[in-house]
Amino acid sequence: MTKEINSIPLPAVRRLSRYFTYLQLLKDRNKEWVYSDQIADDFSLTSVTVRQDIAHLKNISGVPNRGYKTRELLRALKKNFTGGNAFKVVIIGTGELSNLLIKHEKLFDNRFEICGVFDHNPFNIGERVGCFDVQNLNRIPHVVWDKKVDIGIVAVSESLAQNIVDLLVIAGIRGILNLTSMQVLAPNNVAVINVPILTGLLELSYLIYSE
Amino acid sequence: MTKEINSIPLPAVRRLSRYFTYLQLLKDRNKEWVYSDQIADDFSLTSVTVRQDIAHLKNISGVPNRGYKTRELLRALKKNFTGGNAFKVVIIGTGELSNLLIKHEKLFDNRFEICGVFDHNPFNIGERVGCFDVQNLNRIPHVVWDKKVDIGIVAVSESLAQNIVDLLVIAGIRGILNLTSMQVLAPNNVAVINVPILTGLLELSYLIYSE
DNA sequence: TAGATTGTTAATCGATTAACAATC
DNA sequence: TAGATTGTTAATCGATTAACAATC
Repeated sequence: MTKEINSIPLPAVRRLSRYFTYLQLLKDRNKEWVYSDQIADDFSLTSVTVRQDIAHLKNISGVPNRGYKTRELLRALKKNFTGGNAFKVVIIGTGELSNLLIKHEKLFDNRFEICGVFDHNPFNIGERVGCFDVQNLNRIPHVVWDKKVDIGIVAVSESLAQNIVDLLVIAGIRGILNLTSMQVLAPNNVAVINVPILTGLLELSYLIYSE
Repeated sequence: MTKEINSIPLPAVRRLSRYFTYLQLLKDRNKEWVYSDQIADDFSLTSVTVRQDIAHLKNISGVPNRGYKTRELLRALKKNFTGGNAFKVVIIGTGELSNLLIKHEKLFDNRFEICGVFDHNPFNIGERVGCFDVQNLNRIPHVVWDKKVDIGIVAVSESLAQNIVDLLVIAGIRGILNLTSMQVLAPNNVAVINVPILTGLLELSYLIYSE
């Protein structure tokens, strides 16, 4: 299987992902057009960076002197980032984070569909979280295979994170969203995005302290 | 007031923050020494990057052929990032995220102390979250001033995020940890770290889709 | 048409990596 | 001492920015 090189550089992917929520807000406020200049202002970027980011997307172009159509930019982002599919997702862990995710299931225009919730703790197995019955970790391979799950979201404690990732990798997952503050390793053919929520506090304290 | 330039570049600050949890795990497993090479492996970096990152810290140096003392690296990170103080924090929002934060209060060796929880919804005011009584937003200035609060954590819905930031800025906060997926703006003298948890899913779907 | 914004190529800037000296 | 790793300076690489042409 040949692995195509990602055409969009990661920093641009990050920014483009963030434009999504922003554009949805603009759309909800009935803003039909938006300038690269305004996006830049709101994200503390330059308008060139924004236009370059958008230039990475296929099937979208702006109109000189008018900007970009909010609705079209959103459509292009969705199309370029998900191909129009809804990715199948499983959540590992039953703490506050998994509740958050389940409550936000409809986010990103239903681009993600939760297919199961799993937990390490035998005490939680069978419990109900949202509209899901919490399953044993050993059910992961079956569910991932059976429902063709794409993404595993790791929302467990730091010390378990790598074990869960190993499980997901063996089960044949394509991507992992790691919400713990612990770095995890996966083979090259499995994409990993780390979102270490709590280390943001440390970054911030440095910025404040070094001022 | 003169604003000193941050001496450590932001990418290095990010990585160093992530080393923290990792090093704590090593310490808990009684690993006394660690090579830059091993850190690099575990974070998918090069050992030179790791050594350069560490070189930014004051009062720490490695020993050729032995590596860095885990305990000393941790101590140096704490000292360089927080100056040894515990930063005072308020949390705005009473959803799953604020629960998560309250439960992790002891994280980072008590470097952060929660001083209050606030909410927009009148229905939640007076409710108990962890060991805190939820207060009205209009109490923010008083609490920030009275307890000399450094950091505000924004854990509300996307559409409220900017309003809350404005409130915190007026109250005289020094830094903001924005946990919503919406970009927020603050004046230059207020540090902002954005941790858009859910947009991680979009980044990931691009990586998978573009493969 | 004039003005303003998009799109793109070239230049700059900064972060990462390579090379190598220092050292335990 | 020899070997291995740290620490640092110089080179490279990639992302951002500047300049400007294209266009509505």
